[in-house]
Amino acid sequence: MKGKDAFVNKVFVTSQKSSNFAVEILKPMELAKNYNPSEVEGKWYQYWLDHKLFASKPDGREPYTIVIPPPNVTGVLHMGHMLNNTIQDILIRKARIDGKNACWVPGTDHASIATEAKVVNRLAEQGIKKRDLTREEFLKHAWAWTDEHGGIILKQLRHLGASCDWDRTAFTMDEKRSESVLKVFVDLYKKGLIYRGLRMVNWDPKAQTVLSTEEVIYRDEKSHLFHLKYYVADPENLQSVGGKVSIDELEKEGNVIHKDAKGYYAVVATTRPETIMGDTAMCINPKDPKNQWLRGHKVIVPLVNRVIPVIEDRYVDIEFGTGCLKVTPAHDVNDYALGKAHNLDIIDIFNPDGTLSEEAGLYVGQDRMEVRKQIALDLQAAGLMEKIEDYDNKVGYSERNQDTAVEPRLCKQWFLSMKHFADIALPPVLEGKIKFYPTKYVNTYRNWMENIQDWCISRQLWWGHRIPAYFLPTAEEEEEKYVVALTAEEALEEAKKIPDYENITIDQLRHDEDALDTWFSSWLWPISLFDGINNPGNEEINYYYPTCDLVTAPDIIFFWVARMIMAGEEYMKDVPFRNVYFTGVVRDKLGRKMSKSLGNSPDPLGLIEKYGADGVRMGMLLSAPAGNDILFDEQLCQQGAAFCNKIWNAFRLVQGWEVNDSLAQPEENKKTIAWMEATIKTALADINNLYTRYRLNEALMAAFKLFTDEFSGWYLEMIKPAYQAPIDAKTYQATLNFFEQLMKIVHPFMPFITEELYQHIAERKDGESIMVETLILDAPNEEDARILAQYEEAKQVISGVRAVRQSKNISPREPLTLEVVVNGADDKNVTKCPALGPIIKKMASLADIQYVQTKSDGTSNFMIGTTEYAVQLGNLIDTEAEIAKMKAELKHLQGFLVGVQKKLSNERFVANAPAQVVELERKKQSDAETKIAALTESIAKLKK
RNA sequence: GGGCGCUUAGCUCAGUUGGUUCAGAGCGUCUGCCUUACAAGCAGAGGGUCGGCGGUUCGAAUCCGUCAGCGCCCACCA
Repeated sequence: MKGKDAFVNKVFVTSQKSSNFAVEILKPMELAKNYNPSEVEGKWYQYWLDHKLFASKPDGREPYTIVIPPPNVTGVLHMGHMLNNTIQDILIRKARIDGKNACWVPGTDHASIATEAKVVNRLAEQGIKKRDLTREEFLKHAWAWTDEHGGIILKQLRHLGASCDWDRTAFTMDEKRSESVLKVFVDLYKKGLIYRGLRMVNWDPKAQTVLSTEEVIYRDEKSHLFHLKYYVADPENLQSVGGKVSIDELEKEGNVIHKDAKGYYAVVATTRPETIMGDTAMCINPKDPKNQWLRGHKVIVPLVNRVIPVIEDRYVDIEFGTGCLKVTPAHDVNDYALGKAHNLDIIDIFNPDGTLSEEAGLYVGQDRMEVRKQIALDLQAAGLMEKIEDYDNKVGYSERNQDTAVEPRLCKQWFLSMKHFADIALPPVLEGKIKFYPTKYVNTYRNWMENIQDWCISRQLWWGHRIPAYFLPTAEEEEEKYVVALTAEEALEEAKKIPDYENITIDQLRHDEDALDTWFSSWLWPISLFDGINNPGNEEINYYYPTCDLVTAPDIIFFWVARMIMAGEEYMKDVPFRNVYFTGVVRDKLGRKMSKSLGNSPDPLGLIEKYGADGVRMGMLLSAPAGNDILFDEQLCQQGAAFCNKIWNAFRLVQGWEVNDSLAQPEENKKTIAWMEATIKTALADINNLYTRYRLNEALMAAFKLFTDEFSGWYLEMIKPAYQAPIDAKTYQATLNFFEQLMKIVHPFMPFITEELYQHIAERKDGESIMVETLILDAPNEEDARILAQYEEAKQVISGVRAVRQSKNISPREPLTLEVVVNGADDKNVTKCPALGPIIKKMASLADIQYVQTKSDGTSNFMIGTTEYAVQLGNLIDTEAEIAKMKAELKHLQGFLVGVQKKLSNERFVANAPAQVVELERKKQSDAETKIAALTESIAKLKK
């Protein structure tokens, strides 16, 4: 059984057992005129799942592994995920077609801050406050929420066609991953790489947790620079400063002295007047001539009326404001450093939630942002405000709570020393063991590594991995004591070894309340997914690690990519992946970032419903050159859907042919099949090359053109039998084979339609799938190149005739006669090839091809190379127009010839350029001369 | 303030070490076709002094300098 019979049979077989499918498969002659994705996609996805076609187990094949960048467990699919996961799916499916053992591991991230915030919000809606709950009660709510909303995003990915090995689905807080995280914490602590320290950290007052420096994003903001009056506390001594000089003399020396009815004062410029309650000094630059008069004096903090010293430090920028800086050691990183250097008091005026504390003395309990507005008014009312200027500055916001300004705050946290990790993680990238696409991110990576800061890994959250540290009971003023261990029992053993704690009991140990930064679990992902931390050297980690490609967005290069490389080198002594493909940001077609507030982000599932998953995948990819931002335009999905329809209809054409086994295969079909073979081989080689360079959009475009132009536009039209005439069996079978190969080439991009048609092309057993078929072709050889060139020329002749028709308004079906002007022995012309002549006649609707020394009167002409072709038009010819057209071409050719001759008459060119290049110029010259001669002759003839 | 990248057709982008007949693709545009697979289609056409200026070279979209515009990353000027 072959050809069409196989097809008919297959469809009937399928339709009988398709009762569980949503679709009723149509009878062969009734294939719908248009492709309908919604009738096909769910069916095949279920088929793939039922037959476990996404599953991977270690075997003898080459592994190809991708670990998914785990989306937030309670997240919802957005366009960024669509792009990212489409790319991963393409790579995974391509690996399968190439015969590799492809494994794509899915999972989700617990996303501590974001998820905890969501849970807190939901509880608040129910009137429950987090602080009224115990840790256990809160976690119960959090898990309930996770179970309810978690993993929706993974289900959504199935609509896209994502071929993840779902049985491997992991969660950063599941048992194995949690165990891995704690083990790593303990290990790094024992190695001396984790420490606890009192530092100025970034505090998120809304989430009420500390953040890492990477989690703070700075935004430009229009704000104000407030100029405040700090009156001199001891004006009577002012004139004694720097010797016995008068105010006048001080001013002559360059001092800028402010005075009003209430006395002498310094002006301090600040963007944050609400922090004055924490001021413990004012600082000037010792070299600042404007402020010499303040040396050694004391000033009064406005409103607060605290007397503070004037200190001197070269840190202060003389040019900024008045050169006077207020110093608030508790609430600014630099001020903290100044405070340390000058032994200043530290007054913490904020509560953890960003309201003013008792320490502030004023505005107690009010929010810092409210206080800023109020204190400005109060200062003005009290005459303590010199002026207010507009000012652009940068304000740090929490990456997860983007409406909350981060507050610098002094507190004790856990840190990971990063120097060691930078040392092990930089070389693999610089040496190319890991390749970044695009390469520009190597610079970004290096820059960060070379200026790395220690990583604050503790978070004041409950949703996350609880830090395995246990505090020992200590006296009030005593330094804290703790042990780090996997369990309380182990901690107790450790604690008993400490002098004076031999008799400690487990109840006396206080487990650290804090959780670890989410990224402290994500950085183990490529290892922990294969249980490589808990169970080093197991079969899976040995087989799948290092993974092959990582596909992610560049904004998490530091959060995640860099740290995975660190963990990989530390725990596997090897890189976690070989290639990193950085996707761009998905923007709308106007270039704006997609966001909820702009409402410019389309609903991914809605798009899939509208255009089909294949159409959307193509739409995503068409707009996504590697590494560039994506200007997403829904219209591109339409193009994807149109391509599906094209494939569908090409198949409808082929399956509608009547096959006649006894019919001999025409010579031209045989040749055209050889051409198509060469074309596919060449295109696949090209496409494979594009894949290796991650030029996926170009690979798709190449596949698109291969199918649309070469296969549908040329090949099918060439072998297409006359209306209602049968086709010979050999040509039919070859065509089905091509179709199958083309479906395999297109499959990574468009999995659904290709599977649908693959199942129709020939009889398939239950469980067979295009997904697990391979396509490996030889590289094109010289013979292939020769036949491609031949067909290329034939296509040009056909197009030439068609162009003549178009310009003369002649119907495509009107039979015409083509003359080929041959010079004596020229019998190499394509039209003379026994196979190509008939094809050209068919494709260009020619009645005849004639070989002439001199063309007839009344023809419209064109040239391919140096050969002249003439289409007989009889009295349809417009002599004037024809002459004008040729004259224009002649003029252009003459100009071109002059250029070439100029080059060739340049001695330095002939002497210096490679022989090949000179030779080429000579050929250009002689070709141009030949063409000019032909044109001149034609024009002369027409003018007769 | 440092670092990186970009600027080629109306739009989005290719253009591998400078040289293969006056720079390519997709989309859009224009013209003609409802040709028995597809009008979500077919055929044909038009469209660019490669951001400006200067330099190196026999030869520059490609290399160098400079200016302009755009974008990204890093950084403690209140």
